[in-house]
Amino acid sequence: MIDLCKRLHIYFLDVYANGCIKEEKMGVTIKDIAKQVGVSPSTVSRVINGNQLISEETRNRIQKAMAELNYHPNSRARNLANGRTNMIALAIDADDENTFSNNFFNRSVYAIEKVVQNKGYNLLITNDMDAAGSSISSLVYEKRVDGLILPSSSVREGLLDLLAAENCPYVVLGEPAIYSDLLTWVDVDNEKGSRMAVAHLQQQGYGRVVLVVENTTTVFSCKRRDGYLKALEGQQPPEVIECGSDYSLLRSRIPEAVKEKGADAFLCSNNVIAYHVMKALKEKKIRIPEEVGIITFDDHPFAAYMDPPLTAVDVDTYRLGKRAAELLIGKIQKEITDKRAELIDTAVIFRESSTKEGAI
Amino acid sequence: MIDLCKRLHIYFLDVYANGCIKEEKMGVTIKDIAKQVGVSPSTVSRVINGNQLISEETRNRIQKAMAELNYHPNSRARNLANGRTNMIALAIDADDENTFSNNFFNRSVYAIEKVVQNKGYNLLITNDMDAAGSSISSLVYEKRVDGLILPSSSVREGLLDLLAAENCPYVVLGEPAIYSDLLTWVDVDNEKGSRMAVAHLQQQGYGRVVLVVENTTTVFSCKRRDGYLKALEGQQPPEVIECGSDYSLLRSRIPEAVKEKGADAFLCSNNVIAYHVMKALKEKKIRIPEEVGIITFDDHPFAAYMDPPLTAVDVDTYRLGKRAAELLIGKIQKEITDKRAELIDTAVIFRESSTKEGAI
DNA sequence: TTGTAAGCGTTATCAA
DNA sequence: TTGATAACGCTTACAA
Repeated sequence: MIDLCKRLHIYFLDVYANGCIKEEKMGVTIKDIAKQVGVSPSTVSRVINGNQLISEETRNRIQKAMAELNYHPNSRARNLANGRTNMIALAIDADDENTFSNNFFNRSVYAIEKVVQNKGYNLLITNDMDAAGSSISSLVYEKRVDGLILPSSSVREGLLDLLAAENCPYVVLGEPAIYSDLLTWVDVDNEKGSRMAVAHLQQQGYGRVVLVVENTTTVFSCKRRDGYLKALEGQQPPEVIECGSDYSLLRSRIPEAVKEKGADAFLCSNNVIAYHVMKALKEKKIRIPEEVGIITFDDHPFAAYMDPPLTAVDVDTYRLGKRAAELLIGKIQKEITDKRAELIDTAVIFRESSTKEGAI
Repeated sequence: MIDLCKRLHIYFLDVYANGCIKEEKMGVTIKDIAKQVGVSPSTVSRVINGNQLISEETRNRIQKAMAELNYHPNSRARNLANGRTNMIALAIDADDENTFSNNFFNRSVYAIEKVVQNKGYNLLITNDMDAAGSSISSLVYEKRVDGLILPSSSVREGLLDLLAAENCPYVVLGEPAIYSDLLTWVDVDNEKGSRMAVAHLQQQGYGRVVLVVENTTTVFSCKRRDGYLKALEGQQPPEVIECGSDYSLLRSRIPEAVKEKGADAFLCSNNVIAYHVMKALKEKKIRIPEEVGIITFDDHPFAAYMDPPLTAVDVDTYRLGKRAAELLIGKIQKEITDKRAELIDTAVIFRESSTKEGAI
């Protein structure tokens, strides 16, 4: 104990080149525990790592000493010694604060953090846009992480080569536009979501469903369109409105679709589109849901607060994040060695905007 | 080079006690660079760390070799050697996925990540609720992080003692309920926000402003109430409605306030409260904003999509996160040694719900 | 079941 | 301006 106390002073070292100062109170180390108990450091290490080849008695004495001296293994030393970090990184592709705060991000991250923590890992978050991809590569090159969760937008040849060369496990969140048959990824079942939405509207008695999407250039919007087309096969001619990103042309195109094409229901690709569709209809005094029904992708927290409350295709982003994390950890621990592609189920959350007949 | 090539095979080691497998391709190390250039490892280390005591020529040769061999310093070894991790942790107190996805979180995290990355750190996110505080303490005990950003809800005596004992710098996000005069924290200026809101409503011609809050037990809601009271001093008797968390009683209390107390404006503590206030008024055919004005705290992405669009007190959560990160890094690098308390400015975002006279 | 000793890849002290 | 060398605190093959 005297030996230990001697070490409990604070000492200062020089200022680093980068302006940092190193000032660290000496902590209790594995040697202190070993000395205290009268065993060797390797024996202590064995109990830290749950090695079974140890006598019950020694283990108990060591554990008692660790608790008494408030010993905690130094992760920096462990990382170096065993070539791991117990850290996984989630890369985000947010070019502004709003992209960062989309719904997908929130619930998925919550799930990812939970899984990861449960399995003894920590979660690092990096914005891929900040540094044009270099943030991811330096994490890998410098061996700061054991694995990666990447947004599909980060999937590019250069990065994949790097990850392969560095032997870094990863999982893609969202079906990537390229190499999608070679990689492990998890995505929402957008196609099925569209089919469920159309089925729901038809079941409610709407006969002519129009799809409203921003564009059909991304993988997920194509899948949504495909599902829509498939659901309509042999029932009604499809009608897709691509509104671009400013939504202002919905003001005319939505009422037009109702009057000229007999549309009586809209499947909207996101909540803001749904809002603009609703607004355009209200302006023309077209009643929702009596005359026209609306359903939207994504159950945004505010869908329930729209007037009328919006029926939504709920994409289970919690599940999405959970599976991504589980697959990644499976790969890190070599329990999963093949590629995997998983689609997460959707569900319809039924609210007033699509209640043609009677109350919900 | 031959020496280097020899190392480029993959070799397997045993399965670890915890089920992990160690399989690592030997990377290029500082020794390889040293050998290649014909200098000692310490010289290479000096150029890595930007040490100036090095001849221009040697530096160039070393940098060239590092680029050629695609060398990247191993962070695990650096962390051990210099007692740092270049990692800062952000603790969240989310007990469900919804708390996790509040607005505050999103924009603040975006800002924190940006600052941190800029200063050469990485951001770790941990949910304090998952493990009842133990996630934070193990991060600190095991020396995984150089500093912490804590939610005010995590401020408790035990944790503060630990942080002091371990000499771990931290900044609190949100004014803590205890020790607020001893700690470094950053918060939105809630009191000023209320004052601005009242001033705005009065300026618009509303004469009798009512405050609607969930409760007055948290620091931030007290500040909002204090600001409200202060703004009203000598002008009108204050009227505070505490609605609890299910909001259903607003349905009767809001119209009551209008009819019996002559209320003609409501300052709501969040968007959902504002929604319920609006709904209660609409039910009684009380017109917004002609008869009654509404303003809410927090410019939630959907405030603009309410009917009518909601005027909001914008709390600059981007700034909040930015300052928290900057203060923390200042502390880590010993540029800041005293305690600090900072309030972030608010602003009113003017929309229809408070436009008593004329258009916006 | 335990101990010895080498190694993980850097950084830092001290001497040259 | 550079090089030897000893840390940093842990893990693990190998020997006992």
